[in-house]
Amino acid sequence: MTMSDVARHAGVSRTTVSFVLNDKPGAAIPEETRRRILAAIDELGYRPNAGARALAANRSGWFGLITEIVTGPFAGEVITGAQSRAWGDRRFLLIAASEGDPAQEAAALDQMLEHRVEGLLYATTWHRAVTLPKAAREVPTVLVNCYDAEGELPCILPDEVSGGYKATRRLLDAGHTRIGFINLDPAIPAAIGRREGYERALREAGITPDPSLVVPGWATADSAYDAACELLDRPAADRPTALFCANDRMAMGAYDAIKERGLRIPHDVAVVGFDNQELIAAYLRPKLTTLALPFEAMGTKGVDMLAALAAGQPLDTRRVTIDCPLLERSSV
Amino acid sequence: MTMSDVARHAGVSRTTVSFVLNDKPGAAIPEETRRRILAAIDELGYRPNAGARALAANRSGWFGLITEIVTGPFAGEVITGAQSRAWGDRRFLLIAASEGDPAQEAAALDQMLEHRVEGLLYATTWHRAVTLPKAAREVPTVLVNCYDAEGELPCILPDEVSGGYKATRRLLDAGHTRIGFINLDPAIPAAIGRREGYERALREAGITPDPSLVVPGWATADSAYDAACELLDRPAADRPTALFCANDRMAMGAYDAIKERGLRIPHDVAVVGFDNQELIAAYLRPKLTTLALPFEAMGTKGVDMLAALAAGQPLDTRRVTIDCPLLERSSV
DNA sequence: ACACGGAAGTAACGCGCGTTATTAAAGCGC
DNA sequence: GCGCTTTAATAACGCGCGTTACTTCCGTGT
Repeated sequence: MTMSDVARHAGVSRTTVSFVLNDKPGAAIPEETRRRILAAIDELGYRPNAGARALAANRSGWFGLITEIVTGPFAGEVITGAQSRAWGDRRFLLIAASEGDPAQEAAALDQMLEHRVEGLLYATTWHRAVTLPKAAREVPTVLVNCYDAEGELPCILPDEVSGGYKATRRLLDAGHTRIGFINLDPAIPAAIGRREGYERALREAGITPDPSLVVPGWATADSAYDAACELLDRPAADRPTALFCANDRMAMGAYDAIKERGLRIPHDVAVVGFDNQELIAAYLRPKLTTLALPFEAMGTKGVDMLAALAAGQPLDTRRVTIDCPLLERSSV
Repeated sequence: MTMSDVARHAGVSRTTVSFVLNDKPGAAIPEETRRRILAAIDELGYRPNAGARALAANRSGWFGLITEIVTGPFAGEVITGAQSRAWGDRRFLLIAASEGDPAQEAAALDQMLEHRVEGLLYATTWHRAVTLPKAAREVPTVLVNCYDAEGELPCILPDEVSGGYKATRRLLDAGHTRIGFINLDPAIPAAIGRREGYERALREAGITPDPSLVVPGWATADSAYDAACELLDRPAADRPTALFCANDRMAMGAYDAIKERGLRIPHDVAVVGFDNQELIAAYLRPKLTTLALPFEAMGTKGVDMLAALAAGQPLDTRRVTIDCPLLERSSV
């Protein structure tokens, strides 16, 4: 089934069919002819060949998306966001997982370039600096949830500071004044940003941040359990009445520590998480109030920027931050 | 950068370059010529144009993969499995999410057909029957984690029965004889299969299954919490010493019920889950022993079958079941 | 000397389509 | 009747490549 078949069946030339299919401006096609052609397409069940079209028009319609891991809960959201925005534009995503292996990453990039992607989205699981293989320079590239050390590439990042601020603010609004913060590895951007937001919220409320209420938790439930124990076992007058956990897994550990002590959530101790890992946050008991990382929005925005870049338009901002919405559940 | 450029630069014809690139059997290319051509490719940084190649060879190299939701923890695994198998074959996956919306599904399918996919993988989030849009008949199709009511299409399913069997068997081996089973909606294939395995294991151990030990849990942590309470509050002599939960979220609820009663896991009550939702199973305290749904393997197998189908080979089996491995952690 | 076979290489066609001339017919004013 | 514009439609080229059929050159056997 090719365009020629349609043309023959409709009694016109292939060119005319092409004009109709592409709504070519300036081509005067009488309604009657157009109708005949569309009817032929319908009868024959003709489908344009996307590959041939791309070759002739010199526009592949592909964007590449490289992620570290597709298995995790986040990559899926980026894909969802990017897809929904891309398909609407009749653009398509060539997705690859590097599994953190530079060789696979390079191979994926090669394949993408052979497919003549018009742009590249590079997404990481957690917010950090990356360095791309230099083949990535051959095509417009946007970083998602990461940034390049040289600061040359446009990137899209979650607004960690406002996230930390909102979490803390929520607890302050609920009347808490001694708020423990179980943080991540203090060296990573998420930990730095969230802490900054945490402290800003406290200061705004007239409270001087107490460094002893901030303990690192190394991202696991176990370590957060230990950290929570440390905070909860302080003398009663000094014990925090709320815990802000820098991710949901750690909130899970904190829950255990709280429950073990016969304390109730949120009655005795309120908890706010971060990341909104659905499987955890929505099924913990009580359900966890947490901040969502805006992966889907980041994916969408990424395609937006890529589309602009691919069209040769300049970017208004090279470093975009996206807000982390607070999801109210039952732990505050 | 086209093949003609390479040819000119190497002082040969484009045909010769093509022969070298494709290792054309029967083409006698002296080592010296081949070397010159490869050198030219390298110097010019030439990359073959996958689209043009597909057009000329009449082989798109694409497989389509339609899932309901990419966000969930499972779709990612299917993608990973399928990708790893496909890329090795220089085949590529055009991925689309239907979001459960028939319109989106149809649109995705259309796009895939326009891209001339050589095969279609259709994967669902949970094991059940589906009916495909009929456009899917235009191309070899394999169902993953689902089956069509008419039984016409080849499908790949998790072995629910052996999963239920292995879970129960593990508890029996640990010395338990009264094993409660918190099941899913009794009408779905997973519930039916897992229960069958559960009962078979009991009978094999000389134990007559007690229907009152089997309670439905409706897939949520809350409902499983209630179900677990019901089982644990039975008279001591009659109380189960182990719980088999038909998914990990429900195990999460069961944990709460157990801990609330001052019972210890696995000391007083052992627990086995199902699904291996990493975020839950690996972070519950103690970590949850559970059965993994073999999504990655299913994805891989799917591409295998599709490749065979696309090559015109007949399938050895039209209904493949794949084993669910038991992951030992600390809850038994 | 000639026929012959293989080695080395190429011209030319076609894949399905977008696009740019170019043509043919029709309408219009005088 | 003749020029001129507008409308409707098409022939023909090229996108980058795989592939077939063909040519040229050289060594070998008789």
